[in-house]
Amino acid sequence: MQESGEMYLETILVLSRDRNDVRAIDVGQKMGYSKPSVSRALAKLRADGYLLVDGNGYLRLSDKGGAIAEKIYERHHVLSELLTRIGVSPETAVEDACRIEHVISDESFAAIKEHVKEHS
Amino acid sequence: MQESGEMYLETILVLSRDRNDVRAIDVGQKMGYSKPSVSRALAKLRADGYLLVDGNGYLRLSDKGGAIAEKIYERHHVLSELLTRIGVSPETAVEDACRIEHVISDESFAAIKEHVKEHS
DNA sequence: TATTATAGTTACCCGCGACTAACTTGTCAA
DNA sequence: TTGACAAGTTAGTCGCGGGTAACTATAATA
Repeated sequence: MQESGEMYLETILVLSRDRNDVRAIDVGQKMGYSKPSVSRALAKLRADGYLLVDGNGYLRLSDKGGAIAEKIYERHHVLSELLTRIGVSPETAVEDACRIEHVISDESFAAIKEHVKEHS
Repeated sequence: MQESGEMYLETILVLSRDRNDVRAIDVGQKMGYSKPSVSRALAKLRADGYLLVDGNGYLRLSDKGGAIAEKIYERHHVLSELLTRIGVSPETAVEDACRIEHVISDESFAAIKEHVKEHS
């Protein structure tokens, strides 16, 4: 799983919380990508078993796709919480969390999560 | 400046602290890259004014190249310090610092640096 | 001196992940 | 019924940053 794929899965998860039905076009709009880019990326996610697409083009995360999306989303939440807590502006905190969430190890994230929980 | 270029500059800085003379081959060995990859990357850094190469093939960072290398190296140091402090193993802390150092904003890093200083 | 090893470069290839242009398909309204 | 719009796909391009193979040039050595 590449950083790019994680970002698509996370975006689908977030969109699924607002709207009932999420399509490729919504994902592209949210991420600022063109239709063909989204089409190919989603085709790969589907081929690799992370994503299910029904006959009407509506997207649904598979179990393993959902697990990754939730994992990344939790990282996003905890990291931006940590950054804002030490004085970073909300916009910057979100932007940085969005990049760090894909590159940090499980071990470091667990330590950060614990640290944030202790000091809450 | 891409993440890749920053990594080359940082590596040259670190090598310069040990040995007197640093050549392309040393950079490749340290980073685990092939000679041609290093050759092309360094040629680009030189063309963009980040790196100086003398007649004997010895590398020296320019002012702006050195500034970037120092900046990234400081981030590396502070980030790995932070991670180890909250319980992350030294090896993982260094690996994660190595990735985060390239993607974090100036604002967030300044806040982290301040936080680490306060709690030392 | 001739040979060999080392450093660097050139040429070409690959995967990733964006892009545009153009096509298909399906739906909805004039 | 037809025309237009919206969603998705296919085909082909690009930059980035790795790779190998093969060449050049310089230096050390038999």
